[in-house]
Amino acid sequence: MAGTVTIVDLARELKISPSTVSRALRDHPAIKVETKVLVQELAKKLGYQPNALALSLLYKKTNNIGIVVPEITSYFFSSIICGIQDVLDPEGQHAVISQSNESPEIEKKGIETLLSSRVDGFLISSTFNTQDYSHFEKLRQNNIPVVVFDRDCEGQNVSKVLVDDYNGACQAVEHLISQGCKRIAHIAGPQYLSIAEHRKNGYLDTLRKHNLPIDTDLIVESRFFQMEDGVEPAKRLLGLKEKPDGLFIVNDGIAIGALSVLRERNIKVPQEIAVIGFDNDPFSSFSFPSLSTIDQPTYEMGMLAARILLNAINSPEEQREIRNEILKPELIVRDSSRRK
Amino acid sequence: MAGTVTIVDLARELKISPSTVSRALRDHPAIKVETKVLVQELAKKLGYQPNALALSLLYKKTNNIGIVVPEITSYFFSSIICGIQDVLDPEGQHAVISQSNESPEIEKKGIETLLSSRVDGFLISSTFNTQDYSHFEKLRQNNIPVVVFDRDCEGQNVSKVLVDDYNGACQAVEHLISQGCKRIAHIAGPQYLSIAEHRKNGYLDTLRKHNLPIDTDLIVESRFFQMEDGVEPAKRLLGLKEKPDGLFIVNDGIAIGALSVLRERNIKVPQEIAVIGFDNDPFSSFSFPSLSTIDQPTYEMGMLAARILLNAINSPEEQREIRNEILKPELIVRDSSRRK
DNA sequence: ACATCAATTGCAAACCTTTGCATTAATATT
DNA sequence: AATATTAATGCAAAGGTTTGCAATTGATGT
Repeated sequence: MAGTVTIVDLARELKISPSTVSRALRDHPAIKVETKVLVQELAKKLGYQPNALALSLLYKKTNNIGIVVPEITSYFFSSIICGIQDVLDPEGQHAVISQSNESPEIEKKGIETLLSSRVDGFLISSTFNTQDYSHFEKLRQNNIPVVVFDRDCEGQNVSKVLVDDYNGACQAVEHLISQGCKRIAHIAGPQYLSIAEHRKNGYLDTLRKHNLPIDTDLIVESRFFQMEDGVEPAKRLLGLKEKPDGLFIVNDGIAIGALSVLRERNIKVPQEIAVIGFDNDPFSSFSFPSLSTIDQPTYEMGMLAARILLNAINSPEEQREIRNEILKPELIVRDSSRRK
Repeated sequence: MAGTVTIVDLARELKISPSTVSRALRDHPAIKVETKVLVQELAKKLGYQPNALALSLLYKKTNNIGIVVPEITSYFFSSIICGIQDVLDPEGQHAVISQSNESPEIEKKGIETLLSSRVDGFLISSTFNTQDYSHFEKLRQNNIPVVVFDRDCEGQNVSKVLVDDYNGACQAVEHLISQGCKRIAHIAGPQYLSIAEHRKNGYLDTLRKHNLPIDTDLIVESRFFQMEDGVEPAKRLLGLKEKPDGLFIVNDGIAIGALSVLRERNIKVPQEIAVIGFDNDPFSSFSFPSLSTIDQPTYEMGMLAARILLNAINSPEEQREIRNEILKPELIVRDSSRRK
């Protein structure tokens, strides 16, 4: 391991006590200037590095933060992580990342091993299958600060940083309606996942608001959130007798998959079907046609979640407040839906 | 912090010594069976969790691995990290991730803070600007195992897991030639980056091999590796009097940007210009037209690098061997280059 | 009844650092 | 010269765990 030279080594070399060395290094006023200089020079010469482990043990603080996400390969989560890291780094905190791959068991186990490795706090975005939150209970018992982001875990009394998915969906559907769409389909995400449910509700309510009929044939659920998961649902919608003229898709990945089907079948986008996604993934502006979407402030979400967590960690337990932040998404209009 | 109940608590409760508790928990043969049962039951009841910090201090081993990458938002690096984690997790090792954002200073600082937080080893993919490897020197001095992946750091005597970029480029250009291209352009990456250089060399050598002229006008360097970085180079190439009929692009991201320019100018791909990228990013099979590319075994690269590192960590210092692995990339033909 | 032995358990040091309190040495005060 | 004061340093405990060695206990053998 690194930094084999310890305070005791310095002390022995200078024939003084370790406590004096410690104080000299931390510039304690009770230490004679000459001693300080002596110690600090030797420390530099020998490349002394304080043993973070010993400090962690002493202060009961590891400066490690556990990040639990479904996956890191999507731009969505990786950019959240960027936001988190950009807050953690300057504070000398380290990001320890655990992926659940959308498996509740792996998520649970990941949290447990992070817990036993003594992280100071957790930033969690749950699996969309997670129903049982007993592992959260354990964190509360141990008084470990937790901030949940993006994916809500209902009923859990923890700080949350979420995006107003309902509102985003409303914006998306309003936009399609404004472009003249009368028969708007929706490729929805797995419905046990709250964000997917909220987006669907936004879709439904906006149709209702405009007195458009709700046709359950026009709502198709996707398996996951990858591009290939858009293919089947798109084919299903195109197989309908009465085709849709607008399509709101739960995320950009699936939308890209769906677009490929529309292209294949020579359906003109946006003339025949106007399409809008959700997430503002980088590739959405380079797809063909470029994809209208709802931008989520992922980077900001990561930063905010991290700030709230650090705040909780640095506050005495009794005065930690539960915070509940909802960020606003933003409509981005591109070629896939622009008819005018 | 978690697990407030310690071995000493158990000992006090049972009126025995901490050492006995410790041994009972680890099933030491010298401990009476009844004592073991007593201890283990109480431990379970009170939810005892060994303090990983104390163990780390004792064994000089944190079970943390430092991962240093330029960025995590690209599929390329994030899928490497997946491979790494899938090896680390079962071994009870944790991934601590540091991003350099292609800045050598941040990289250096990241390595230093990871070092002082006592990670057991490093998995590093350097910034493409990194020239000064003095921070590597420090790791060697401290006898910390390092495995470098994807991006070579020439001259450094460390284990490496790289991809045969030269070979991949040769495959790509051979393929374009086989499709009848005579005038093949190359959008290259920043040339101080070894992988970009190797890919360019593969391009050049393959042209030479087939007695095709080398025209420096046909070689344009991109700024970074993002989609938008493909726009300028593509425009430059299309501005030439004699346009290329084939285009080999240093990575898929840039290729997507370039494709958008070709589309805009109504250039038929692959008929007028056949295009091939590099990386096999997931969106490349959903772009329009779908993008031919060179697949890199990113997940495998991550796994292999992690395995080599764990191996080194678990070996006595004197018998750690330097390993040098070169993985083979694979040609994937899609619509952007398929003429026959 | 005494020595020997095995079976259990406990002590203390080690890993490294910080910090309240005690100690020492040196100076200032009367 | 004796006492009070200040400056500088050291001691020891604490944080949680492991482990070599010593100590205790009870039993066995003669």
